[in-house]
Amino acid sequence: MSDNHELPELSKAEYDILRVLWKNGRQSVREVHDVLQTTYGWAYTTTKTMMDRMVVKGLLNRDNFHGVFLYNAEISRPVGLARMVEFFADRVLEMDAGAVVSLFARSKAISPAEIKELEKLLTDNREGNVE
Amino acid sequence: MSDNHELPELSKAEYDILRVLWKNGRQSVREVHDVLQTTYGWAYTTTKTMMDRMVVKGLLNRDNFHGVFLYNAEISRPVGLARMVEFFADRVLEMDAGAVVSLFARSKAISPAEIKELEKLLTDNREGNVE
DNA sequence: ACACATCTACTACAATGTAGTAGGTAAACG
DNA sequence: CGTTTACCTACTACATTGTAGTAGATGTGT
Repeated sequence: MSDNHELPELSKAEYDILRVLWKNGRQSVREVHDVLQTTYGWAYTTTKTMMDRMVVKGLLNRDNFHGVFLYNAEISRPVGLARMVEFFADRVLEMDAGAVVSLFARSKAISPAEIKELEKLLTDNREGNVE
Repeated sequence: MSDNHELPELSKAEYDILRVLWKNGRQSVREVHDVLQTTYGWAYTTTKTMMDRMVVKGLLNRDNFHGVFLYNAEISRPVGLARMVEFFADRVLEMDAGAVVSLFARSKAISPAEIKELEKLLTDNREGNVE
């Protein structure tokens, strides 16, 4: 009970960017941008700004690949999911997060291993961090 | 198919303020503030600023009751829930919103009538607003 | 060498999150 | 009653996030 990594606050936009990276792995701004184009009507530079700021915050990392930057998620999907689930279960559904996690079982979008980790994160966070 | 009220974007903080008003009805900033104190560490003026800006945006209304302003939600709970559920179902759970709504059945925090309305809103929004 | 498409960094402005300051009023108190 | 205390309210301010434009660097075709 000490190195509680403090689940990071994630805005919806940030979460959506992470989602693309979690799904398709290391990518350029252009690639991420094209995917998000349908959801957000963002200009290319908006996606760029978002992603660069996320690098500064430690949510993403990037490295120069032959002249272009490729970005990748610095936090795992279960960590990202945890924050979302926590808020949603607690304040929208107003029920225990467990019930929500069980819903994931029916979603093919998440693996059993990820569910396991998510469950652990939610438990740890509840215990180590009463605040 | 025309007066689609465009479910309003709600930040988590805004949603939490609405939650207090949905639950306890018309209240002063002080009352709302005290409830949120446990969740957010906000200063009183922060809660005040938030609520006043929400009045300007049409999310809340307020009226002077013997020298103090009492605030109330301008949008119904199902409308507020709809946005949250939509995002969560679609992008976090990556499954149909219906599955999530079914979870509400198990939550005593929401009435059957509200669930009905929520379902309707989600359907309408999906149809009327493909965007 | 030049034009065009991209990339990148930098700057900017609106909305949201967060909060301080100042002025008004009512209860409290001697 | 005049002052202090405790709120209230409006107004201002600064950081972060959402959104995007501009300009310089660089690659690529011709």
